[in-house]
Amino acid sequence: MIATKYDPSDVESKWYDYWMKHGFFHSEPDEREPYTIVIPPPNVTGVLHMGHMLNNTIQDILIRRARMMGKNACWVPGTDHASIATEAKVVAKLAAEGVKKSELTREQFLEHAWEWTHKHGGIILEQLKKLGASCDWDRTCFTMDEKRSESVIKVFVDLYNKGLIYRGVRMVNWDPEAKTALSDEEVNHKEQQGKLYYLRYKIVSSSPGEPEYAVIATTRPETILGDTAVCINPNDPKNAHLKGKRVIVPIADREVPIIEDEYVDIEFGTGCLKVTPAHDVNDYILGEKYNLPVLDIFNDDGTLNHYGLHYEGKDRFEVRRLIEEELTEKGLMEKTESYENKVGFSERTNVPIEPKLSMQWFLKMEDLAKPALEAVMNDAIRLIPPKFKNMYRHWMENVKDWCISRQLWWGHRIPAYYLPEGGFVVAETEAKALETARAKSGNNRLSLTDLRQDEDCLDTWFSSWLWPISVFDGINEPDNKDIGYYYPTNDLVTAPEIIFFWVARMIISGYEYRHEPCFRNVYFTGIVRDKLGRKMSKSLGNSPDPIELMDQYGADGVRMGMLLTSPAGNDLPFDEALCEQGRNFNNKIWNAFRLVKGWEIANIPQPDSAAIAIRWFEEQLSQTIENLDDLFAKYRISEALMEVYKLFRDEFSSWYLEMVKPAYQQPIDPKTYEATLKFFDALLRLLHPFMPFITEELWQALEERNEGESIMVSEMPGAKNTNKSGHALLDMERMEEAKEIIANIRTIRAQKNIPNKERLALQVIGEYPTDYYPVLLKMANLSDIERTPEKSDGAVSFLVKTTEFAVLLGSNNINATEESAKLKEELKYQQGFLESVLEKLNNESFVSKAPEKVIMIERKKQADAESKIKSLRESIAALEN
RNA sequence: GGGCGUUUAGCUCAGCUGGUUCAGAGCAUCUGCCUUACAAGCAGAGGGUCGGCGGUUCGAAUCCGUCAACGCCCACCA
Repeated sequence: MIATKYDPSDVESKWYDYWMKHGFFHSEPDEREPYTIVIPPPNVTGVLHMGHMLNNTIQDILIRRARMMGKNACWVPGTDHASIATEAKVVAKLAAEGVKKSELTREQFLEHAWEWTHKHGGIILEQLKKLGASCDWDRTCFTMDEKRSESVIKVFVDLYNKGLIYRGVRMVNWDPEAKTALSDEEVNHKEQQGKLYYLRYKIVSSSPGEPEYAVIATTRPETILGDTAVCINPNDPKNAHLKGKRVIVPIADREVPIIEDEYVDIEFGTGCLKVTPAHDVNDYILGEKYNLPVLDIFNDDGTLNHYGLHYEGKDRFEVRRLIEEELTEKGLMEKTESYENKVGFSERTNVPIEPKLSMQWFLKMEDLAKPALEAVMNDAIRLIPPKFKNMYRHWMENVKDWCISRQLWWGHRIPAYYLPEGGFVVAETEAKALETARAKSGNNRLSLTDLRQDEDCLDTWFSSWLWPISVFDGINEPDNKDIGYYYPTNDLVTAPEIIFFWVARMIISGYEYRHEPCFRNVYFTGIVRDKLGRKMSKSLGNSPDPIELMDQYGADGVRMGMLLTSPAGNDLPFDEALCEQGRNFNNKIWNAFRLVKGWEIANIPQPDSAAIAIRWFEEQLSQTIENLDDLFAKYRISEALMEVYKLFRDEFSSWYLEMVKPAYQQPIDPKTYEATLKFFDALLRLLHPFMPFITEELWQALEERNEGESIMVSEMPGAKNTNKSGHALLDMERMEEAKEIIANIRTIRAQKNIPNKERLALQVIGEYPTDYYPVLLKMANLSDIERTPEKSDGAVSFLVKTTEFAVLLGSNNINATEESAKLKEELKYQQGFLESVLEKLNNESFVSKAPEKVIMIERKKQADAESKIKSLRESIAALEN
């Protein structure tokens, strides 16, 4: 006897191994149509979180479905070196061991980093296997493996040669913790409760005895040590007296000019702005405009340097406090106000960003962005849901140059080599660099040791943006077979948070290097949130461990749980109850299987009810398949799952199986059995992309299978090609009607406390064809169906469509008053309904303006209501007799 | 400060170009059932003036305007 509950624990690994053994995940170019997905590469040392679960489940569903639809499906997995995150982890690990990064050479540090990567790398890929991900593991890539690194360097050199990469001093977002520049996208702005300080700058010309001051409002008093001017708006009458004056910067005791520029907001603070070109983007622009000196007062770690005077070596926030005290003591602090402003934080280290001037590498984006913008606007690349198009357009139209250098070691080192006499060359290899350098300097004696390679490495996204091309080695070998076959890829599944970091840039590189879109559709998942609506995160500790969830509910159960409430682009309020629902559904499938496989087959005639059931379910199945195709075409994946769920649970289990099920310990006829197996097989295939493990387990057990057969490479059932015959439609309609009649009888049973075992007689009053009698008899446990002109006394009646049915109960079972009250209520409703219909029909403008079809419908409503009212009246009269 | 989006049952969401698939689905709730596939189940039931107001129309959840709440993205106001 098979267990009554499905146990996924052994089943899952068994079939995953089987799939691997037979190479079902592996793809090679052939004559079939390709279907390609590249995985959004997770951080190499990361572990699986709920976001990955959602994201990869969706990818797996798409890829498995495509495979079963006859496409040559290829899902390329891989990992990302995640330079800042990984370097930070390695630094922390070394620190714990008492080793400072600054004590190591670049080579030594990288050795540690690789060691760390090899130790923790790939864990996440193993976890994906547990989820059932059918990736082509033979193609696993890493953004820092040999081919990918080569691609990155090649692209850098190419873009440099095209004049798109340049080096320059710019104000960048400086992360004092990671000690590197960040791109704008890596900075998150958050509201901060802070203070607005009003500082007094003594006016130089004022008399020492009665000093006059210019009062300046700032949120960052510690930066006064870098002030090189004070700025007012030339149109500001209240500060007009300051024009042309000079002031003394407190503490620094430096004399700086008062300049005038309309940039200054007259209304803000005192209308008087301190200018610190080294530490504020706007001030920097002012500084450039008026040729102000630039005093950088910070070290790379956010402590003050020698410009900080007696604060040298102290942290910026400590200095802020100390300066407030000092200025207060000196009487130079007019007042402070509480103030809320936005402060940028590092995406990676979460420390406040310091705007800092530094030499960085940039990529010019304006021209590159053009084809990429157009592609999305004209739907050559579709964003799903399309609401993201607006966001995308806005960003692309205002795209700024991309700061691509990072002051890190873990990453692709910038292939720029500095010459001893100044200047630099950019080349793919040291040999080429030397060659170019010799040519450039005219010095043939130049050797490699004379050249100094740039210390910086590239932004991680500078490798990920090539991912769809580089995984097929399309940068190094643009004409290779793989890239020709698999590219453009089909679907990308990712989170909206990285639309600019990654998606937009991939599209850009796709057009630059392949002159084609890199994918056709981008499916954006939402954020996985907890029940309180908070984003799931490690720091909050509100995220369940995906592995534990899978142990508890089975991978199939969790996959279903993730998907049940996640339309594209919507956040997913995760609830373990959903996994439970998934697990329960697994059980349902399991038990349906137990039923079917438990039947004895005997050479007996097929009951009419079974024949009807088969005819109906065939149509029902076909119709659901059509719906599914449509839903998948629209990427409404959770709705598609719901559709199969209902098909299996409601239509198949509750209706079809109950209709064909033989009585206890009775055999089943071969025709019905065969048909049922066929349906079961089709249902398993439809379910397979969503729940790969249980469907394989049952499919293998459904019939004799040969080694090497698998549901995952079987064909997805298609809808019947026949145009809807009247016959089939009629079956659907009849069945719906029968279901309603049966439900009514069941309701009466429930209300009257009649046990299911007790057979009842049904009367049909009026028109109802006999075809579905066998179904009614079986499903409602009827002893008889009788056609009568009038229903008997002691029968409870109900209406389906316009036909009245009655269940004979015997007079003691019936409460005439109760029954007639119920009918009267129904009568009242019908009368009201009729009235509203008549009102419409009597409205001349309705009749004259509404289309014929609508009027017909209203007339039909009228007729139906009238007939219902008539029969209700008769029933009430009979009861009250 | 700009732009976008959302608001439909207790919860999560469907409802395309206005009219019987117009008030729906799943979950949750309630009521019966241990009915020999499944109590992790079965059979039923209740529940919403479609965010507010105004307009267009014979007819509005659906179109227009406006207000409100929430969310997201972008932005250099110290």
